[in-house]
Amino acid sequence: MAQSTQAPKTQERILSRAKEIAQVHGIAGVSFRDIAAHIGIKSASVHHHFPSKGDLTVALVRMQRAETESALARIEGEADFRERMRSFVNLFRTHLVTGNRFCLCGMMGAEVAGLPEQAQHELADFFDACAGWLEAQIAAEGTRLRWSPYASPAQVARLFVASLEGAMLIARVHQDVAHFDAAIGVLLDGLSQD
Amino acid sequence: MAQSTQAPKTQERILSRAKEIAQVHGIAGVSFRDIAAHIGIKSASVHHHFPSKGDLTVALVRMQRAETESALARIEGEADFRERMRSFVNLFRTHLVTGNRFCLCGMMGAEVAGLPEQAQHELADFFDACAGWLEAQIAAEGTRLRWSPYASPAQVARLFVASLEGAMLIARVHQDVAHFDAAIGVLLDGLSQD
DNA sequence: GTGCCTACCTATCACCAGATAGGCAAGAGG
DNA sequence: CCTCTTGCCTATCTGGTGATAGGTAGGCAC
Repeated sequence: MAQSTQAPKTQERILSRAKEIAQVHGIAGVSFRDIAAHIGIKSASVHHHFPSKGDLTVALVRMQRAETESALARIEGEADFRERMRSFVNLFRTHLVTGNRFCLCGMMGAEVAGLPEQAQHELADFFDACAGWLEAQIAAEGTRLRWSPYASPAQVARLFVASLEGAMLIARVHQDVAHFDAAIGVLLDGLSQD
Repeated sequence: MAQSTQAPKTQERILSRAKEIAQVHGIAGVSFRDIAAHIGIKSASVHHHFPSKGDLTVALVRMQRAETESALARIEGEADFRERMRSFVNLFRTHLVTGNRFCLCGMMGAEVAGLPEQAQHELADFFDACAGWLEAQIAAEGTRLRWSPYASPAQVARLFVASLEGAMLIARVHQDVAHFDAAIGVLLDGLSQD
């Protein structure tokens, strides 16, 4: 039971620090030495928990996926459709207003060419999960949305997720959430009922 | 006049290689040695043209901005609005179908935290230029577009640019342009006249 | 010819990255 | 008591990075 007292704490702290750096500087900007120094151990000890950087990378995406999926499940409990949409958007918006970070998966998406194959797959799953969840929410609204006559729920969901990532990226360049809100606001309005 | 025969060619080849790598692996993935080896000179000679990596980075954004602005000016000559929109989209789509690359500025946007300040400004200008151009095109269509009652040309333009970047990012993860086309197709349809 | 500029070279720094080998202390379970 | 595992350590390796100093060859201007 020693494992469940101290050991996991270290793993979590490693992942937490790695995520923080990755959201700002990318996976390439994450270093074992920085992580080690930040949590008070040595870089060799980080290798003990995550033998290679690839392992750390995969663990990072997995963690993000798990977090997001549980968040989506929680949001699904909210009654009002527009409220759910707003909560969904806030899942991403939060990163911007907390140290001008990027979505972890968005950042790793940019770096995708250098990632381990498994991380690439998990990353694709992440975006599919987001779009899939969104599609289900939209589909449940039937034909009441402004988009309904023109595009399928699946299409709108994909556009939505893409817009979120792109709007975050651009808002980060401008260091101004207003750019994010302006772009996504249009989308949210478009999802309103006529 | 020796300058205009050989010298600029080398600079262009440096920038060309740097851009190619940056679009796939990011600025962090660009190395002076790789550039040098690829064009058949030594890394110290690359430093001769671009003293520091920051200089190279800034030059890269500047080049991209210039290219894009001249492309936009060219597209502006096309008569049909929807054709112009399609050409605009193709400006970005091209990167995907040519080696699954990302938009240079999109990639640098992800890495923005580590860029020289000047590069950050130029990057912001790039996105402003794209959105500004698009806004003008949309505004010129008056109230004939499906969006017109619901959002201003400026808002739609920002959403459009954000969607392009995000859709490229996600399509790259899936290694499938169809993801890009699906998302952006909705947007293009939305810009059609009722 | 002399001086200067440009483009490139060789040779080398200092630094930081990921990764590995081997050891040490603590706790668990036989 | 003994052994095995876990978590962390020290010490070190290899390789790649940006960057610099100083040299050389060619062309152009005076």
